[in-house]
Amino acid sequence: MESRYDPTASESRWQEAWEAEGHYAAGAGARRDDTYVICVPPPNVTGDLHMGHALNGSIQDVLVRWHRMRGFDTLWQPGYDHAGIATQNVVEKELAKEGRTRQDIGREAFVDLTWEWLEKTGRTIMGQFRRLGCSLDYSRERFTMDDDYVRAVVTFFVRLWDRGWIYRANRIVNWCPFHQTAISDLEVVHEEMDDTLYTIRYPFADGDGRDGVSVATVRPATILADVGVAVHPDDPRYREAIGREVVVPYTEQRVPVVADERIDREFGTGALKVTPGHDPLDFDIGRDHGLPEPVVIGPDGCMSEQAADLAGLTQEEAGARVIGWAEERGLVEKREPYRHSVGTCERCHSRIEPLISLQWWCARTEPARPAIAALQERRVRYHPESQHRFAIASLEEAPDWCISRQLWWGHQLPIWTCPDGHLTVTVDEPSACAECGVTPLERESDVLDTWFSSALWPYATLGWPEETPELARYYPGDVNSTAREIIRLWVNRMIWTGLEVLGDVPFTDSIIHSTVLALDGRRMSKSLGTGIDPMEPIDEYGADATRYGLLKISSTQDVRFSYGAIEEGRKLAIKLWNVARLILQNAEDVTPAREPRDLEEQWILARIDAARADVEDSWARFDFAESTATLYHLTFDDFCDWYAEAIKPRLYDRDPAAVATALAALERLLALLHPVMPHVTEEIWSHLPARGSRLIVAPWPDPDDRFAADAAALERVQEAAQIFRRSGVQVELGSEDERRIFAAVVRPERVQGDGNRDAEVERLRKEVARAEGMLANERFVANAPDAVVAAEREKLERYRRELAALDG
RNA sequence: GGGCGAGUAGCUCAAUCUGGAUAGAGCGCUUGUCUUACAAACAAGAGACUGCUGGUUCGAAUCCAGCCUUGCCCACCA
Repeated sequence: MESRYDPTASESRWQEAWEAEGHYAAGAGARRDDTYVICVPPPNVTGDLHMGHALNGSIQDVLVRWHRMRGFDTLWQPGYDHAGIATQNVVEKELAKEGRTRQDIGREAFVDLTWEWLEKTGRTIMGQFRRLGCSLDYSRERFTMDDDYVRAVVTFFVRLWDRGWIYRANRIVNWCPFHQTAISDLEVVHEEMDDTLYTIRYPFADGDGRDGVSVATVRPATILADVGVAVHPDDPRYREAIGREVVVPYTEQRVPVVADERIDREFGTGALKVTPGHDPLDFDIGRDHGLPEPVVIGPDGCMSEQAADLAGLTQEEAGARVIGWAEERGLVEKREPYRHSVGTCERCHSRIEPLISLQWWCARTEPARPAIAALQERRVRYHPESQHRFAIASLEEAPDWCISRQLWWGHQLPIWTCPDGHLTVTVDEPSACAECGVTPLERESDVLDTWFSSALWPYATLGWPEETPELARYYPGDVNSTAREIIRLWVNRMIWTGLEVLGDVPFTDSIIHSTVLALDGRRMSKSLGTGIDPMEPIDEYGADATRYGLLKISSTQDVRFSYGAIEEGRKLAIKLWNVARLILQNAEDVTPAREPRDLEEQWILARIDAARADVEDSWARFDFAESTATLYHLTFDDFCDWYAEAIKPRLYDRDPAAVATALAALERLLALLHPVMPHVTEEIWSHLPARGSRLIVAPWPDPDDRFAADAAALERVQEAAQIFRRSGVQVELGSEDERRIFAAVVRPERVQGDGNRDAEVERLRKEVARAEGMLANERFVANAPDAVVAAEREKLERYRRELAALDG
């Protein structure tokens, strides 16, 4: 073994070996019939690994490696999402560099170009997952645009259609004027923006022009589509106005004043101009009051033909005209700077235009019902529990889902229209209209929301709708792990579609992992410049250290990235390497001889077994931070600082008994650490004598309570060591074992204690007094649990004993 | 505006659900030690009104109430 551990070379060597030897493949090394299945959340095909992926990859890999070692038939499914709007956005930007648009080259060429682009620059993340040591079954990589995946999506769509859950409706949607498509509420991000809030008077139609209802607006251009003014029914200011008509500025249309309880009396003037075509609230109010729904803004965000003489202007220009017109007539009462949050497209950050358009929708109430039941009955459990409640609430409140997008990159809707307007919805392209037999048919040009196809991920990757052996074996799966923000977009949808299609939930546990924040506590984001590329720490500290560090800090909802945690991981890897060298250097040519017998040998085996139980318990609860602490202290404190020091003299003597136990203990230690730090443990494993197999498929240690160690005896030695080091006084030890360990670890002949006996005596006297005080408190003795009182008594005795040794 | 977190040593975090033992680690700091695995180490040490104010209790970092600070997610206040 090299004297220094070099993670970089070692890690890539093992990553290649594991994959080449087939250990990542589903079922590799399975020693039992149970399956254990996790699907990686398919990352965007154009994306790079970010810190959230790295944490999530670490979490999933711990679970997968652990179960593989336990003998499960393990499948960790990799793959990519075609990410409709995100990918199209990237390719359109590339085109824009050449001064071209997608319209210039046409749909077919654009889709071809996108495939080419992905060929060149896409699909990088799986390589980065490999570099993190993630044991995904890369041979099974799937893509949501694979032919058979497309077939699954279309089949699912037809199924929902047959269920009557898909329909077309003219409704207000979020419209991105850059991408020229509808997007869902969940794809809209709100950003603070500065605007001007105008207060404008709408005069009564039957008045003298001085009297009217004043409204506030930040978008004066939408005045052209005003069809009414709404006030709260109980607002005394407007009691007289309800039912009268007012005149809309510029258009000079007479529109009614209506009463609606959704109006916030506190805001602005307490009166709302109703623009159903361009505002979601106004849309609802308009429908309920039977108002018309004119649309004056076009798909490009500029004024449309319906804006009459303002057609073709930008909204700013049109707004200025309208304000100018109103100003000349003395209708503008106020203009004030106004900062508010505005919806923008999450991809291009264009200001979202709410507008009415004809879109395809998926009903939500009916499909969600079985999923809500499954969550309430805890057939699926979100972790942590707070997210479980959130997930249920989200399903209960979900509005219908706008599934159509006016994009080119994606799954085209399997809907064909005949010249008579009949719709044919089938999986395979129909030759003629199903209703009247007429041709030609025209296929719906819209594509599906990206998340429509991601919702099928757990079973479409297994070959559904075909009844494949994989589907039968690996569905339902076990665990899903992902970020908080896609609970509604993705996780909930997998649950309800799984129940719909296969009658069973796709997994039983849904982990919502921490959000990794930047060092300053803000969100990691490219635009803020706060992002840290996980490949940096992987290259600098190693994948094992990075995995360890991310898991260590993953305990709370939001967590700051920390180089310190990763350095701790590096230290642990180095420590393991060195202690393995100590043992192996002295193990050559030694034939292991007997069962562990001595105190320190039984003690370390008992400690390792206790850590095994703790780690299993932590992982069963998906508490990965806790497990890193257990493993760190087992390695440093117990294994290295006590056990290894205690057996050193006999290792130097090449005592076959000591060597045998040391090797056995080291093997168990490596096995426990392998899921967290796979590379360094496999590297050391490869140096162990008589090791045919790989650690990655070695059996996870069974419970081992054969050696009930006298833990109290070891603790006596540890106390004696501390007293000696502080005071220079040797406390008398009872057994030969205790004296031997003390001599080996402390080496009193070489190390002089600090000799501060007085300070030590003082400290012990204070402890004695404190313990005596507590035990003298009758109410404490009466009320506290017996174990607490007993522990206090024990402590008091120990302090008195130690005090006697020092004083004596 | 709604939901969910966080506030403990100079820094990053444990312990809080289920009240109890000297509030633990790592980094940093001080002191000593190159000891045939490791100075990327070992040993000893300093360092904490556990955000604030009350309450419950023999006992509160932990439970209750209120307040302050801060983060994330969600949201149609024109």
